[in-house]
Amino acid sequence: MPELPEVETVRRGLLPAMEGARIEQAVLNRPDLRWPLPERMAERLEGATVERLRRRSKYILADLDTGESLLIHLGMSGRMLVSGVMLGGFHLDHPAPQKHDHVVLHMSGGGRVTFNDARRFGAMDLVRTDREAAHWLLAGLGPEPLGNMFDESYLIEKLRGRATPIKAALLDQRIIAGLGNIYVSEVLFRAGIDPRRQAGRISAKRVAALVPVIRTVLLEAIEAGGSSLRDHRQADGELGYFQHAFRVYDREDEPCVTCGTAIRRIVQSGRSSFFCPSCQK
DNA sequence: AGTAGAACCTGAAAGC
DNA sequence: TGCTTTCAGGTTCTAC
Repeated sequence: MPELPEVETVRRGLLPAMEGARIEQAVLNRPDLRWPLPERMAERLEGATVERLRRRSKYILADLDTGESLLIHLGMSGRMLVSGVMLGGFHLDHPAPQKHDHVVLHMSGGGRVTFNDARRFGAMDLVRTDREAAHWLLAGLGPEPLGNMFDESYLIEKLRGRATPIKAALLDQRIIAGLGNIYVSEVLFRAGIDPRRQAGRISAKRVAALVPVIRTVLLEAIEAGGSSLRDHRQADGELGYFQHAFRVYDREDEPCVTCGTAIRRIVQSGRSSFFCPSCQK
C-alpha cells in the first residue's frame, strides 16, 4: 500500500491523536507482525508520552519521553485508523474491532490508534532514539528524496555503471529511500524514460532531470494526501489512502494522457511496470 | 558484486 | 453460485 507520500499522510493524520499524548494502554493481539514484536513492548509503551512523530522513508518514528522510539512500517496492506479525535472537521467515533487489528494504542485525551494489517508484511520495533540511525532496518537506507542529501550529482554517481533497469534502481531503497512501485512508474513517465533502460546507460543530463521530477511527483502526492485529510468525508478514520490521479499506474490499455497511445504493462523483477511506449524512450 | 526470483501472508477481483 | 487463478502500493533471503 504505502509509499512515501502515503506514509507522510498517515503521520500527519496521527498527529492529533498521538503527539503530546500519553499511551495509557497498548493492546497487542498477537506476538508478531512480519517479525516478533520487541520484548515487553506493551510495558515499554504504557505510560510513555509521544513527544514527536517523524518519518524516515516509509517508516514512522514515534519518539517517546522514555528515550525510545516506536518504529512502524506498514508493509503492503498495513492501515492506521485513528478515532476519538477530530479529523478534517469531523469527530471520529471508535469503530468496532476488525479482523487483523493487531495493535491498538489507547491515548490520553481519548484518541485511539489501531494498526490493522491483513498480510502482516508490516513491522514494529522499539529503538533507542539516540541510536536510531544504526537500527538494522534504517541503517542501509539511501537519502530522503525530499532532503538535502539527494541531488543530481548523487544520483548520477549512484547509477553509474549499473546494468539493472532504471525501474529496479529507483525501487532500490539503498539508492533512494521512499519510492515504491506506483511512484516509480509515475516518475519515469514524467521523465520520459523507458523503465527497461539500463540505469548506467542513461545520459547524465537525463538522470539529472529525474531529480526534480521525483521531488515534484512526491510533493504533489503529499499535497493530495493533505487534501484528503482536510476534506475527509467518510470520517472513518482510515489514514493514508486518497484519490490521486495516476498518469500511467494501473492504466494498462488506456490512452496516454499526452499522446493517446495505449499504456503498456510489463513485468520487471516480478512487479508490474506501466509506461507509454511512445513517450518513454 | 550485482541482479533476478522466490518467499513471506491474506484477501479481492477476475476467469471459468 | 462456486471453485481456481491472478494480482496486490514491500522487503528480505536465496540462488545464479
